[in-house]
Amino acid sequence: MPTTMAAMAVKLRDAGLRPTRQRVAIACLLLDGRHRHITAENLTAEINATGMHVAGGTVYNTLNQFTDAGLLRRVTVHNEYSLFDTNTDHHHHFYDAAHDRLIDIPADQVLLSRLPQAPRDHDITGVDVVIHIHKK
Amino acid sequence: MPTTMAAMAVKLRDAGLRPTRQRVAIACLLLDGRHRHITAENLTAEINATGMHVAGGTVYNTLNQFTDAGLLRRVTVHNEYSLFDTNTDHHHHFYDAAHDRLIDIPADQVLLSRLPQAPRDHDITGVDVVIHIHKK
DNA sequence: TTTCTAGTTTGGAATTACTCTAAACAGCCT
DNA sequence: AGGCTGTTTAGAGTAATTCCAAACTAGAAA
Repeated sequence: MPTTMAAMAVKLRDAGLRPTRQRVAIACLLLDGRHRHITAENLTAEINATGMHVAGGTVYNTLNQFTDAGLLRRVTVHNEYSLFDTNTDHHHHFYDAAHDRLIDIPADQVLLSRLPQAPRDHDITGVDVVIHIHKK
Repeated sequence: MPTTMAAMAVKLRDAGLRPTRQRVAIACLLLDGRHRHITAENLTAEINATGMHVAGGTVYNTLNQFTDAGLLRRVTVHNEYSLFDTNTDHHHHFYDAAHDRLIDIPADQVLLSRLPQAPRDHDITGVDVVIHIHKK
């Protein structure tokens, strides 16, 4: 799909990232509009499956750069490894620790009707709601 | 404070933990009713400051055991290292990533007036709200 | 098109937070 | 006191991630 690759190159450039081969390849896998949760390990496996090789460090760099550029969102539910969400819209998560499974919750299904005031001289930059669940 | 030590021994026993010297010492530092956020490193330094030595592994074990016993609460805001909250009551947190600083929010200052239904066959075991803040 | 340069990738070493292990030790019941 | 069992210890081991210096490349300029 050359069109997709070109589109991804544009998307990266718009985000202030030079569209290198590696970044375009990763963008094609992750930024195609589908909502997914990925780990560095996970992504590396997918890249390998396409026959292309990308160094481990580059995978981590790219995930971080995409996140900084707002193309991905980092989700923090545990501290074993990082999870990245290809859905950058405002939404929340269910987290099932027993199966290390993450499920999106559309923003309108959680209503925060009262929020505290941010400490003096601080702005609220984001509200993460993680609902922990467990199989009955 | 012998009374405090004895009280801590009782508290540990009630929690199903054998009150060893190390655990009582850590309990005296952490479970005195004050609300604090600590890390393993942080706690180790405090123990050393008292002149007592506790092995690194024991610090980690103890923090995990206290958490499992409900004496501490693990707070997940990033995945660099674990944070433990001596306040186990239901409440939420501000998190200032720039200074890696955590601030408690009383439960009644956050009103969740709509929650999604848990996935089939699952119960909600907890709701964590983390409000990310940044200095203006 | 070739050249140049700043930004990027690479593989491996380094770091960090944490867990595991086997041997020494200490509660606690009798 | 004796002994069983759970705990602590120091150090080795592990896993995710970052760091590093050398090789490479995208894009601008000649």
